[in-house]
Amino acid sequence: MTKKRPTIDDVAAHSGVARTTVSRVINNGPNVRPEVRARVMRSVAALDYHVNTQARLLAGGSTGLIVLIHAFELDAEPNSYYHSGLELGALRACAELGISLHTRTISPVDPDRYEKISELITRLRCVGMILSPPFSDDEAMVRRILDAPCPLVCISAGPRVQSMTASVGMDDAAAGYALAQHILNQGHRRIAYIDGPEGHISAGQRLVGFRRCIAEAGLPEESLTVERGNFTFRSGITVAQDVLSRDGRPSALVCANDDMAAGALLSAHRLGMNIPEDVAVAGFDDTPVSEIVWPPLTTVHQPIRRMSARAVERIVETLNQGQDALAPGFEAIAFEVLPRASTLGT
Amino acid sequence: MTKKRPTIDDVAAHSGVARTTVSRVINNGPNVRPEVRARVMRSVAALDYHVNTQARLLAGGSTGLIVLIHAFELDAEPNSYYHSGLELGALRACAELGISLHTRTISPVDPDRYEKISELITRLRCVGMILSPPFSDDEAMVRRILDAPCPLVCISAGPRVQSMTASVGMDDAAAGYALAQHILNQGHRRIAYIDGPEGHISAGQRLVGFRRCIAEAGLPEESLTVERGNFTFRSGITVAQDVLSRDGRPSALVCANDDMAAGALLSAHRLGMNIPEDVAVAGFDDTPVSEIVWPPLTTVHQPIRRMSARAVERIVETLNQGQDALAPGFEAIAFEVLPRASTLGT
DNA sequence: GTAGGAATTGGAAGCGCTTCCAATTGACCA
DNA sequence: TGGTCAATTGGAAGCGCTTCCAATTCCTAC
Repeated sequence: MTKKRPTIDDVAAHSGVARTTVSRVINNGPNVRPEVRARVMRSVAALDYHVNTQARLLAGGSTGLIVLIHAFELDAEPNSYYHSGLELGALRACAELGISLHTRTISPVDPDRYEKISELITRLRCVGMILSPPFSDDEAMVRRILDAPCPLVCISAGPRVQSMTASVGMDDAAAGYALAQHILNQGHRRIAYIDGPEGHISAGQRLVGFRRCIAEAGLPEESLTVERGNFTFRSGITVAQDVLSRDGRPSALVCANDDMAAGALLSAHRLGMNIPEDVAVAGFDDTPVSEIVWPPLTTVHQPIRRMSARAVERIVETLNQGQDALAPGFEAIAFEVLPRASTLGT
Repeated sequence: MTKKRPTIDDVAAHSGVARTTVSRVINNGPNVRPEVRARVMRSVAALDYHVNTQARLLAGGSTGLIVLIHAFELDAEPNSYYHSGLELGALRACAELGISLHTRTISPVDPDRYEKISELITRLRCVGMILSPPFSDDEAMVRRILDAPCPLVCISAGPRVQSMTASVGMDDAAAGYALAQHILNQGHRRIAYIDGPEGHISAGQRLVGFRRCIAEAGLPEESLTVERGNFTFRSGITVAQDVLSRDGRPSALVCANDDMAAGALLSAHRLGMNIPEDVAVAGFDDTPVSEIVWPPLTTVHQPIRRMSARAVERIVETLNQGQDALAPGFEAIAFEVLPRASTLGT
């Protein structure tokens, strides 16, 4: 019937060494002569051997469990797309690696949240943890996890946390810069920007990059007006309504996320404006809504799934190297500006 | 430190039987006296024992793998929301059960698709398979999988496939009926309906139910006009544009999915109509877009994640009972009509 | 040369579970 | 009462891997 998958013993026999040695090689352990290592690797390739993760975890006494922590916020950003995207990416990566993921939700205002985290770590005996915003900027939480100790990767961490543990994310400042470039290339010189909620790391960085590009282009300070929204569709509607109906209205309106940009589009329509002729609109994130509006929205693709997948991979890489903590450092995942009709015309 | 999790041997010791017997009990195997079974179960509860899935799969020689098959369609419905929802639901259920999921994409027009399926089954040695539309109505494909033999659950299967294997989904006809009821309750008597692509099972059933409700309400045939769209936002725009600008336009416009309804909303705005005063609009699915439009869209929540989660659970239940095929039969997952401002007014 | 220590390798004991097979028990019939 | 067969129970061998520990080999330094 179906040929059985080769086992570690098959590899051992094929390369004439003991099972132990093969184990050392595939876990890149020490104390193997380079030539033996090479020989074993050749056997692995020849037999198309893949370790059986189930057996590995069982023998190693590991749970092979990674926990992803999301913030549960009663009101705030309707970010289920963001969160499910992260979860899906992480889950796929785990499936690929043969390990498992548990997703937990904790309230960012729960006074017991630190206790809960600690309890989670000891009870679940997970091999690693992933924190999504806004927890990825909660120093006390990070400290707690690191002290457990438990390997930790943060998604879109703030600068302070970036120096404490590994983090992955999109380079928001660069994304802001790139989108500004696109807007300037379209000839706009009076630009309005609707920022996200105060203190939001990514939103802040996007604006920083956006500003820098405009400054570098030599445009005067007053070319850019910045308003504050809160990432919701409704805030996009009201803020844009306001911005677009005052004197000296901008020729381009950029929003810190797609939901607000969708709201801005609506307000522009209501004011009888044509897009992008009367006002160009752009957002960030590339959520599904950006294609289900009219005209299709220019935006910056944020690789949510890749981000969480990398987080999982980095934890596993670290573990495979026998380390029990990740080196601090930010890993940027490539973004992409997607110019669509809302800034391009027909 | 952390107390170790109890093993099967702990349970055996606690209830004074052999490990084998405990194994029989937890796998509800035959040949255990009721009193012994009860005693073991009591020990399981007392020790809070949970089987170690890794060990179970390893010993049982099973891959513990379920494969989810999606159709990859170059053009067609931009249904990534639907597909990721299914995947996420299935992935979560698998995580819960300690098994793994692989997602594969196959083209519905690939002439080799049947071969590929068979090869997948033998190579991956999966313990079960889940088919999403439109494969869930592809009799030949279903036959092929069943003959492998491989346990199979179909998502939103058509009537013929429903008699071949197990399927789960929303009762689309009932959903159509319920939405029609809501529309009629709002007093509408001239209704237009934008159907989905021809041959689409769910779309068809939604309309069937919708029609039935209207007929049962005793409304004349001509109260309902039906047009055909293809599920895309753009088709919603154009068809609605057409419907809303002709004589005797409807007071309510229902679309077979949210994307088309979003398009309809846009066309209504363009024509200077107020919603829902001039025309009420409703959709199906409760995708994220339904809340990121103005006004928020009345829709029917389709429990995508629950559907795939149930599919996974049913496969595992079947396996646990030692059977190797699922009994044919449709399992309906509860839907919910979500009345929002697009039909309710302010 | 040779002792001593480091670097390499192999042996063997499990990890927690299923399952084959043998042993025991019970029930039924002649 | 003895024999037969089915129902129940237990023993033990692995599943494919890691890891502790002992054995072997290879270099040094003296």
